[in-house]
This record gives sequence, C-alpha cells and structure tokens, in this order.
Amino acid sequence: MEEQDQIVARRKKLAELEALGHRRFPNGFQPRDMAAALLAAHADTSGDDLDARPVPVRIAGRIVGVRDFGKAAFAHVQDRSGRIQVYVRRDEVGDRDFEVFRLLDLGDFVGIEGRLFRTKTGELSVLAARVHYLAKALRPPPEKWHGLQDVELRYRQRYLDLLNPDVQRIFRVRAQVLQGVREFFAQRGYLEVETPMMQQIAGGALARPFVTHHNTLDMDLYLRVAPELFLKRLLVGGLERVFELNRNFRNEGISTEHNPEFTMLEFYEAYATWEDLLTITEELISELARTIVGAVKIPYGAHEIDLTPPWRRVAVKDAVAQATGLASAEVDDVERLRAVAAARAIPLPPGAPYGKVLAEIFEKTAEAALVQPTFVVDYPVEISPLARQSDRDPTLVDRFELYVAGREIANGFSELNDPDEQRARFEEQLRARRGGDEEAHAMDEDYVRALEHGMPPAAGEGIGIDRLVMLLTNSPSIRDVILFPQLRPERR
RNA sequence: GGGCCGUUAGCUCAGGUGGUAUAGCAGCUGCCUUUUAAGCAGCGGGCCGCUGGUUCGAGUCCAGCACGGCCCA
Repeated sequence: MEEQDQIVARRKKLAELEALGHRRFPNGFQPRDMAAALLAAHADTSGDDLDARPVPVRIAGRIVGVRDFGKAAFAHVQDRSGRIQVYVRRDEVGDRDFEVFRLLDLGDFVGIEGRLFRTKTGELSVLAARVHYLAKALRPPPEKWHGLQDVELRYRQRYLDLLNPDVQRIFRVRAQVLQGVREFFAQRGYLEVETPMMQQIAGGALARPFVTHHNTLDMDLYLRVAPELFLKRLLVGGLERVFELNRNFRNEGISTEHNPEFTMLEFYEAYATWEDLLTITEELISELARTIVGAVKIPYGAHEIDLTPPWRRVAVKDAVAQATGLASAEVDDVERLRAVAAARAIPLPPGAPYGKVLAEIFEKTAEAALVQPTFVVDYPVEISPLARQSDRDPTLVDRFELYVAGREIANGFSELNDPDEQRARFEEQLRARRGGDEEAHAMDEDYVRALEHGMPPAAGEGIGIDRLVMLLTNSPSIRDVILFPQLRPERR
C-alpha cells in the first residue's frame, strides 16, 4: 500500500481536476516559447524594461521543482530546451487557476501564459497570468537533487534518467554525430543507402550472428553482423560512393564496450585506397570533435586525447613487439608467439594460423596502451578475408584499424575485388570453420558472382558510432550512449 | 564462464562486534505572496532482492538463487 500512497494522492488530485471541469489528459495547448530561447533573448533585459514593455510568454513543460508559499509559489518548468522559473501568485492568476496549480505535483505537465519579469535575485522568470493543466504524472519523479543513481534503474527506466540534463546532453551529442556524419559524406558525393538487416548469409565480419525465422518462407535468417557485402555489391552496380549508418547485431558477450546491437557507419569509395581512408577518418573524427565538442583535444577519463591530425601509425607486429618485449624476428615466429600466448593465458582457437595468433596477442597485450589515436596497419591476410593483399607483401593486406582510448573505433581496407582470390579466401574460412572457429566467414556465392561482374578498385571502412560517441561524451560505458541497452528481464 | 562488489521506504542513503530499522528528498496536515535543494511545526510510509540454514533471536553470520556493476577470460 505504501508504494501506493503517493500514487493515491496523485490520483486524488487528478480526480479533483476532473471535478473542476478539466479533461483527465487534455490536448491542444500550444506553447509558443521555449525556456532556453527566452533566457537567451532577454539575458540582458532589465526588470524595469520588462515591466515597462511586457514580453508575453506561453510555455509548456514538466514541473521539476516547486517552492510553495501558500498563496504564491515558484516552480521550475522544463521543456526540451531547458528550464525556466515560473512565479504563480493567487492575486495574479485568480482563484480558479490557483486551485489548478495547487493540484499539480512534481512531474506534471503544465502550460503557463504570462509575461517575463525579474525576481528580487535577478532571475529571469515568468509571472503567470494563466495556469493550464496538461498532464498528470501518477508516479513521483526521482530524488530532485541526486536524480536516479541506481545504474540498473537508469538503464531500465531511461525515461526517468533523461530528466537529468547531463544525460540528455549525451544523446544530443549522439544525434549531432549522426547528423554530422551524414553531412560529411553528402558533401563528398556519397549516397546514403539501406541494405538488408535480415540476411540469408551473415557475412561481412567475423562474428556470431543472431538467428531468426521467417514463417511464410519457412526459412532461418540471420540478423546482419555487417552490411559490407551488400554495400560492395552496390559498387559493382555503379553507385561508386555509398555509406550506411545503421544497426549491426552480434551474438557475443555484453560489456562496457559491447552491446548486442550497435550502430556502425560503413562507407565505400570506388578508386580510393586504404591510405585515402586514413585521411578521411582523421578529417571526419577531428571535424566532429571540433564542431560538436568544440575542441580537438578532448578529455577521456584520466586522459586528454589529441585528435589533431595526422595520427600515429604502427604495424601490428611492432605494436606486439613493443607490448611483449619480443624482438621483431621473434614476432615472425608462430611458435614463439604461441609460447607467449600460453605464458599469458591467452586462449587460441584450435589450429589458429599465424595471423590469428598475432591478432589475439595484439588484442590482449597492445590494445589497451593505444590511448592517443593510432592507426594500426599491416594486418595479416588470414584474418582479413575481404581485404586486398598488399603489393609489398602478399602475407599482409592493405588494412588498418583505428584505436583510441585503448579501443577499436574503426576498421578499413582496400577492397578485394578479384573474384577468384575472394573465392579462395572464403574457402580458407570454411576450413577454419570446420576446424572449430565459429566466427569464420561463410561462403557467399552470390557475392563472388557479383565480383565476377567487375567491381571497381575501392576502399571501405566501418566506424563504430557508439564508441565514437563514448569518446566525444567522455562516457566510460557503451550503455551510457545507448538509450535502451540490452539487459536481462526484470524479475519481480 | 571466473573473481570481487552491490541490492534497506517512490528516490538518495545510514545501519562497528547478531538484540524493537536511520535520515534527507518526495508524500500528507497546518503556517507562510520574491523562493533557488525555500523555511517552520506535526504525521504517515519497510517482504531490509528471493529461498533455505545457524541462533533464544538475523538487515547483520552461512549457503544457494535472481538482477546489476566493475575486472578478468
């Protein structure tokens, strides 16, 4: 009953509002002003000027604070732009509207008509002439000073967490990043496209997919792990510059860096090489930081990250050598590497080839130290089945990954457009899969057929948008930048 | 999957060594027409995550489970 007492009180007030002739949940009140715009437009207007030349105001929002004096009260009303103080006096609004105000609680929605004035302390406020009841909150809001602190509640009831302006800010930055990305690529003549999220072959990345089922077709489908193979089909079709900004799904663990569904930017440009991508990446990310955060040196945890181009480049092998203390000749020796892995309890998939061993050791030993933006280059071909082999060294591919704050942010390469080589790579992956590597790539016959029709030389890249937003908002967990992160069901 | 930590009122939190469960915010009743986490006086509100165990007695000790967090794999 005790969770109820506040609800009971609020329902009672709702009934009283009804008794006064109000609809339970009315509609149609049109605000004309926004809190932040009013505060900005009249930041320098004196109280005398506001009294001499009244500025009429009509706002709407949620009541987020009340200081009640009996026959008058101050309240803060929050709309999507911010909050502004409202002063409700019985002798100004009249008995009827004052009664309405008395029946409002924290969390309720209200419309206020009135004019601007300055309080004794100088705060620009709205002197109410009319109070419009707009909607009742039947449940009380979180504690007004601390807000929602319980992380679990923050994620499960994000609508309450969002009452906190700091939390709203993160998702506004996220929206700006999405918009900024679209503008960046539109300016460069890219076409935004949408390719299947439900795929018959989960290709384009080495990851375990989610499975779903189509009833009418009576067929299992996979939620995509990447759009890559479809985007490259579009290069075959002549679109030349395409990008997709959308969700991928990977059936792996959940952590501060992983959510089962996450947002990825992928873009492909005909006639570009992997080295062109480095420049594009530097420009895109530093420009987003400059325009959204307002700086290219940004705080992240205990670090200051300098996004000023150009960024450091390091070969995978050199990064591993540095992190493990091995000599570069030793890094070439797969048996030596296996010994290192064993010594550090780094598990390796059965029959892992040299490149896989190297990559695993890199992940466990070198990654975390890559705090400042770093392009890791010279990836081995075995773990890059879709990338073009390097002309310098056929055991390597023309590929890079970008690391910032110890996390992979981007992955790009010159595209493999030789259909025969692609088929051979797929077959190699099939062998790995049969050997027990669940993440090995599946064969995609249609993709090979598309390549046989001719794909222009090209380069393409994926950028993890969630991790980028983490960086730009100084967020320690991916859940802080995803509105509704995946959680186990609530048990009650 | 493993380790560590957390779960007490709607929310934010106290509760050495086992002995009638704290406070603030929010709520309710009064007073208060320029407050800023308004103030003053009073009142109500608890499956102490769940299940079992130890004990005369468990929020507290033990075990298991659930959910969450961090770290590791």
